Order: sequence, then structure tokens, then C-alpha cells
Amino acid sequence: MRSHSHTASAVTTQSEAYSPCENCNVAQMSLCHALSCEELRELSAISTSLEVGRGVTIINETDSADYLFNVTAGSIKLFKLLPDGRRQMTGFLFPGDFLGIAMNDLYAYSAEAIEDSRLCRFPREKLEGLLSRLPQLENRLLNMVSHELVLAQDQMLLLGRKTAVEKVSSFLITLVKRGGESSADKHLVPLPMGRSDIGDYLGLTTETVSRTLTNLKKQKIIAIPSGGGIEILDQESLNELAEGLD
Amino acid sequence: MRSHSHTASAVTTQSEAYSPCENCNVAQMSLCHALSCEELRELSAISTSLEVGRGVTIINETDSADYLFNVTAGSIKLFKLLPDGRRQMTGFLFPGDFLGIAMNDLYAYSAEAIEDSRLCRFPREKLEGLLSRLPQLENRLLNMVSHELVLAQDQMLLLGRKTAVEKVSSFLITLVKRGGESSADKHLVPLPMGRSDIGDYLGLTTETVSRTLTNLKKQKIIAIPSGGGIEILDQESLNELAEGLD
DNA sequence: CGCTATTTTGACCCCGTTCAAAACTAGTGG
DNA sequence: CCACTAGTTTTGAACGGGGTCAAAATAGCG
Repeated sequence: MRSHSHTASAVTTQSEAYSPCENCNVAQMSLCHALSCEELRELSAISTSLEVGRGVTIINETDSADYLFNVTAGSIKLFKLLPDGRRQMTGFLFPGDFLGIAMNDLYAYSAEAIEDSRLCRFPREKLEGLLSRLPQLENRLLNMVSHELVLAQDQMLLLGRKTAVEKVSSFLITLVKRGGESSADKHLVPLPMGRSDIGDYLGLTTETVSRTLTNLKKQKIIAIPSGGGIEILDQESLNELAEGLD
Repeated sequence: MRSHSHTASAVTTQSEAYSPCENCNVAQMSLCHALSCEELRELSAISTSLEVGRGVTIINETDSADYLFNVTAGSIKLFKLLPDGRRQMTGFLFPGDFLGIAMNDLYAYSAEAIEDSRLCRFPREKLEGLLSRLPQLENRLLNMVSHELVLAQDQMLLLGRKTAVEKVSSFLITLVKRGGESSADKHLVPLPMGRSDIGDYLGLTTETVSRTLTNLKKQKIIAIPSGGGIEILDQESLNELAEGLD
């Protein structure tokens, strides 16, 4: 039905380098959080840093799940496909997030770089060996996965029960919350992904996302500056729209 | 808008008894899986067995998340609500499943017994103490949460991109897979929850669920015997319908 | 600037919702 | 065993939010 053919070049085009954990910019938010120096050394010993260009496929749904990843720069999209090409985004990842969750040793989703990105890669087998020896690390991973699960449940509520406006408003709000610290002006939200990606994340079509954004713009709740991103003009209204309070 | 007012009696009506872990019927599928005798003894020391009647609320979204639970008998529904009453089921639980995932020490969803059920309850604080001393247990929990996350992602695909027939067919198939071992005749699936619960799980209305089931019945793919449950007559067709292959 | 991909806008349509009523089902008590 | 009630499920008819298809506008880029 629809085609998403960016996956042409498969899992290649990845330049490797010695893992620079010492000056990692996301250590506080990533897997590595709350590890001792010694533990961090052990973890860094099994990790590889790699860069991927925009549009490059990092993992493929149903491929053998040999690695776990931690995003250190850029942004990544996760998605699942139906046989006829319909696509559902299961998440957008930013620095500090991890990916590679598996089911029966197979990846549960595909992942692709939205823009040029950098990742930290851990061989699953070696990491699991470490997990059994470093309870801190395992606990950290448990917390991260639990957090993911809670977000997934929020997304179910959104997908199953919210209207188009509510979906788009909710989406903008989560982006604001995420990029909170990083951006100087908290009200200008970067939008590295395209309308079609957003649609597939919210269970809408590209057209509906576009129409809804234009409506919000007409109501002076947001502004859409050329050059990408969305400016939040009326966060209060947006919050209410997101929860269906009018 | 809509009301779901079974929650009248809050978290009461729970008869407590000394935890009978020794003859637990779900030890192999639950948290307790893969623990040594000694570890099991420690776990059972902090657990309380409790029974809840049909319709009783076990936990409430946004309540302080003081306990984790393991279902040992019956069936439980998990859900989230929007301010105006719209409801999204985030899961149905059966013996062996656990609940109590939290976000900032608050439960992320409400839970209610679909039928008379039994649960094993663990105080979160004590359990977390155990986790740091029993890596086996923490690993087990990590695996269970990861599994939940994968299922949640499947559900996102369903909610965001599948049609009504595809949703209902997928739902029936997951029920078949779950109750696989327990039921003598694999083709008779028990349906303890009502149509409205199913609707709120699939992002549909009661009416659409009903209509879709009647259609499947007319096509001789399922049968709806009086006395509850659904009989799968043509699993092959159901599988194809679930993936949109026609 | 011209070429391509993405986004926006417009017109029409359909799947699932909504609203309403009828048919079941399960208790409860005479 | 039937009558009565209350809840749930099914069926029907009409509507509408978001999808589909198509074309115009805009952005990105060599």
C-alpha cells in the first residue's frame, strides 16, 4: 500500500572508533548512570562508538538481536511494519535513550537514524555477562525499561482514545518536556522528523497532521517558523487540548 | 461522557492469609521462577496472598505505588482514563502476570478484577531491598518487564494502524496463544471480560466489537456458544485477517 | 535557477461512531 | 416454572472525523 524504502543500504555505513566514554556527554542520562569508575571501565571495554548518517537503518525487526545501543547524539526512529507496508512508530529516541529490546533473541522493531547520529553499541552476550556481575547496571537497565513501559502505556491511551487534535497536542507537549533542559528557549521545539513520521507515530495520516498543525497555528497556539521546529505560543491551551478539556 | 463506576468500594474486600508459596500453581511462570529454595523462602517471607472479588479495584492510577502484585488466579484488567471518562485498557492479566509498574512512585494505571481472583502482594520497599541482594530475581523482573514492553509495542501497532477486523482477530489470536496450555480444547477461548472491556482494549466501541464478532461468525471463522467464550473454527483465516493479508 | 521531495490545501468518501431500540442473559423472588 | 428487573449484547439507521486521492505550494539542494 505505502512504501518506506529508505532501508536500501541496510546496516552499513557505520564508522567505528574507540569508545570515548571518558568524555561522554550523556553519561548521566544513559545506561552508564550511577556506575563506579571501575564499573564504567568494564562497560566501556565492551562498547563501540559508531556514527550513522541520516536515513541509515540501525536494526531490522526480526533480525537476530546481537547488540544493544545507547544513543549519544542525533535522533532515531523506531517502528514496526504490517505486511502491506502500514507503519507504526513505537518511539523517537534522543541522546541518553537506549534501544535493542528483543523477543526470543529477535529485535522487536526496526530503527533508523532521522538525522546524522552517534550510538554506543554493546554486544548483547557480553553485556548480559556484565549484568550478572554488576547489579547496579542491571538495576539501572530495569529502571530504564520500566520507564519505557510507562511511556508505552501513555501512548496506548493516545492511540486508542484521543482525537487528532489531542494526539498532536500531546505529541508537542512530550517534545517540550524532553528537550526541556537542552534548548535555550524552552518554547521552540525542534522537529527533526517529517510529518509522515509524526503521522505514523500518532496513528494519523500526513495530511491530518498537517491540517491539525495549521489549525493550531490559526488559533495562535503554536507558530511554525520556516527552518523547522515548532514554537509553542500558548502552552496552557495546548495542555488542555491534549487532555480533551474542551 | 462515559462512566465506569465499579470503583465504588475502593481497595477493600481483600481477605488476607499466610502466603502459600510452597504449593503455588504459577511459580514457574511468575516472579518466583528460577529462584533457589533459599531465595524463594526470602521472597515468600515478604509476600501476602489476597483474594479479590469480581469488580474490585486493586490499585488506582496516581495512587502511591506501595505494592507490586503477581496474579495467581482469575483475571485482571489494567486501564488508564482521560478526564472525560474515555478509557484505554493497557492489558488483561492472567495467572503468572505481574502488575504495579510505577512512575515517580505513583501507579501508572488502575487495576480491577474481572472475575474473582487471587493475587500475591509484595511491599515495594522490601522487594527492592531483596532485588539488590538477589540478582536472579532482578534479572527475572527485567525479563518480565522487557517482555511486557514488546507486547506494548505490538499493541501500539494494533491501535494505530489496524482496522476493526484486524484488531478483533489479533485479539482473539493472542488469547489463544495465552491460554494455550491451560485449556483442554485449544480452540475454545474463554472471554471473562465484557464487550465494552474489549472495545476499550482495542480502541473501538462496544458496538463495533459486537458487529465484528457477528461478521466473523457469519463467515464461519468463529462460533459464539452461549455460556461465554469464543470457539475458533478457522485459525488460518483468523491469522491472515489479523495481519491484513486480504 | 531548475529538479525533487515534502508539506499544504481542497474535495469527496468511507469506516467506525453515535444514538436509539430490540433481544438476550442472569438474578431474584413469588 | 414463570414474571420481573437490571445489565449486557446485538441490531439498525444516520452522521461525521479522519482517510483518500489529487493538485498546488513550499522547501531543500546541486
